[in-house]
Amino acid sequence: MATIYDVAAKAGVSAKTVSRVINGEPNVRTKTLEAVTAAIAELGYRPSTAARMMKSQRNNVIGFLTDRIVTRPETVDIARGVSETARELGQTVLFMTHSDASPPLHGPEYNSLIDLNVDGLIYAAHINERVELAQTKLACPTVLANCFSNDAHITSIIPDDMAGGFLAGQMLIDHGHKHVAMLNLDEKAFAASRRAKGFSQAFTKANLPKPIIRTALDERAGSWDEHECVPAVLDTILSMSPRPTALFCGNDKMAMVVYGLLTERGLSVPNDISVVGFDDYPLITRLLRPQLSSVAIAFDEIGRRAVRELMAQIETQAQAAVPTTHQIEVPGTPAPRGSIKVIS
Amino acid sequence: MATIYDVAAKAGVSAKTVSRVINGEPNVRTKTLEAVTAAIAELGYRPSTAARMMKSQRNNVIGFLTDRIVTRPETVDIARGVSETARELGQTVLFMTHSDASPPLHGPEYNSLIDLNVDGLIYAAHINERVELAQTKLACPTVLANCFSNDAHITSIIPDDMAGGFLAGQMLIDHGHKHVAMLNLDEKAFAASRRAKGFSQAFTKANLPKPIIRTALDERAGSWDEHECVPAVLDTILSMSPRPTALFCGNDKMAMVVYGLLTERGLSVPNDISVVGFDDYPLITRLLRPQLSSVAIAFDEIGRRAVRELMAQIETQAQAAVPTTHQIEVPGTPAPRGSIKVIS
DNA sequence: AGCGGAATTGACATCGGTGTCAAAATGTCG
DNA sequence: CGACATTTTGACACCGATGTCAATTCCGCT
Repeated sequence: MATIYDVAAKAGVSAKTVSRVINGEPNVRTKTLEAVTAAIAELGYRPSTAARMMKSQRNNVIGFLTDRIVTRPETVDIARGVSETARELGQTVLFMTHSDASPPLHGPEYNSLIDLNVDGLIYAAHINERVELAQTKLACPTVLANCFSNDAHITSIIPDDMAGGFLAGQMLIDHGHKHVAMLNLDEKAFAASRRAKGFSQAFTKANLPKPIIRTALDERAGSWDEHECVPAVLDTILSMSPRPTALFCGNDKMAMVVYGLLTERGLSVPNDISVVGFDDYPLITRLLRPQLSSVAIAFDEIGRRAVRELMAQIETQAQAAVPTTHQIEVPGTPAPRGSIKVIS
Repeated sequence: MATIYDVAAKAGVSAKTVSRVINGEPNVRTKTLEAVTAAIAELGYRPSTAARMMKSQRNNVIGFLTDRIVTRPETVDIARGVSETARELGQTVLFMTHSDASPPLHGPEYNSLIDLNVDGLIYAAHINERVELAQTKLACPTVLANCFSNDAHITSIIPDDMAGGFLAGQMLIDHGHKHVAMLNLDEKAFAASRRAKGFSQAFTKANLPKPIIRTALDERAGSWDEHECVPAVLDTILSMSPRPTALFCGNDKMAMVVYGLLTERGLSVPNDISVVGFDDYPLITRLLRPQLSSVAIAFDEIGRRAVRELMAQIETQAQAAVPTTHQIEVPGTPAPRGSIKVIS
């Protein structure tokens, strides 16, 4: 691999002058610039990042740590946003999955990243929950994505689940629904309770009766058994009189199961009952028939913001300023589709 | 950040001795070792990777480049396998998504990775297809995952779609099905044609009539419109007499759409007709009712293999030996579930 | 104690860039 | 043309680690 000295020799100038050209510094005569540029092209020269890093003390590398379950669309989308934005900002991303044996910002993976001198770190969780940080002082600037911390000093970017729930409610209200129900996930989960709260608020604000909200599935219990938990709760709700005209499901997966159950019970969506999901997993919302209405959270945007916040933090840290602390909420977008019937 | 010199000063030894301790070199007196270790701990010293890289020319870093669509479960699983195996082998992974403006192993992302002195590179595609490599000589050892190349010198790890199709057929045969049909993806796509071929072979081998195979969806045309393309082909098949007892769908997404269409047509799975998918996306296979039978491809295993092959290649390259070339096929696993009826 | 050989240790150069600062080249103007 | 300002250039040190090789220390043994 050609070095800066090879280029300098070939162009008949000093290494420093080559350095000037590479970095676009002013005060280089046009003729010199051309000679150097030609030499660079001819030798296929690329500056060594290692050597650059050594001087600048900056790596332009940020670490991205996710909890074990990267298969989740949430973390994948965050990763995509991080990856793309990092590229735009000239940063490189070091990905690492965190084994769940150790607390969020500990463990061997965390140390690997620190060892590799990342300038900063993004920790993304697959579920919007509070994470407990054991240590007070972190080894490098850190931003949390899709989770937040008890420590007020740490910036976090989270989805606005409450606003999302509100949007779901608003979608139904806009279609004329007045008497609706929600099949919620575990109420103790932060995200679930916020979605329910927002959903409820939409109706309060519209001077409509509060929706019926029931916990149908405890996702945190670890079982994916929508099929076991949902039917009983669904039947309870369906047997109410008057029967709700719409069901808001805590997430798309549950909505998908509900579709099947409704069909079994001889009810059709949306003629007999409307359904709304949450998350907007394309695999589900677009393939179900009728297509499922949902609320999309822009997880890639969460990733993008996380990178931008992190970079800002890295900059200010370099200037020894106190970083401003935030908890940024990224709003969702309603995606109304065929699963909602208009009620007049 | 403390440097090796700080540690040396504190321990009252030379920098070189500290270097010896860090790298576990022999011939360091116990007492010296203890002093140095203590100093390292006290100062919280971590060697600078930048400086190390500069000398060693080896980073223990491998690059992972995927085509733009990382949202696909395939690439995500590959990424997971890569990430985990790399960790086991003491390597770090640099992830990067490839914009599809440029050919597979070109473009700014590729160059970034090379610039960062990755020891080797894994390129993963979201669909098992041939990739055209513009340049003959690659900048570093490279392994392809879920795609292969016209260039015989490049190792690639791909799913065995033909064997997978065979397994799907075998599952049906094992359940007593003799007269079946396949709704295939675009025949021109490599993976699709292989799946169909394997499927067909299973019946030939069992001395059964060849299955009916129809192209129902051209995924490469870009449209996700299963709803537009599938119904007509499905109806053609359903109206045949005798009606096939089972349908093998080219992937799970199509199978999911087929479920809906069958319900609309008053046919129940599996009593009226059995259905098998391909890919085993948990979001689909586990949530549908009855659960969808499918064929799982161990994409994480593809990632694992890719890392191992790459490391082997990096090693042999260091010894200036000619790397052996492979095309490794990873088999699938049948996942029979409630969607297949036993025919006696 | 004195000696030889092995075990430890350190001085110094080096990797490939960039910052500093002084030297050299160029330009301007009376 | 000469004095002086300004632009352009290069010599050199340095970033933080490690390889080389020579210097030093240690050890057992006569």
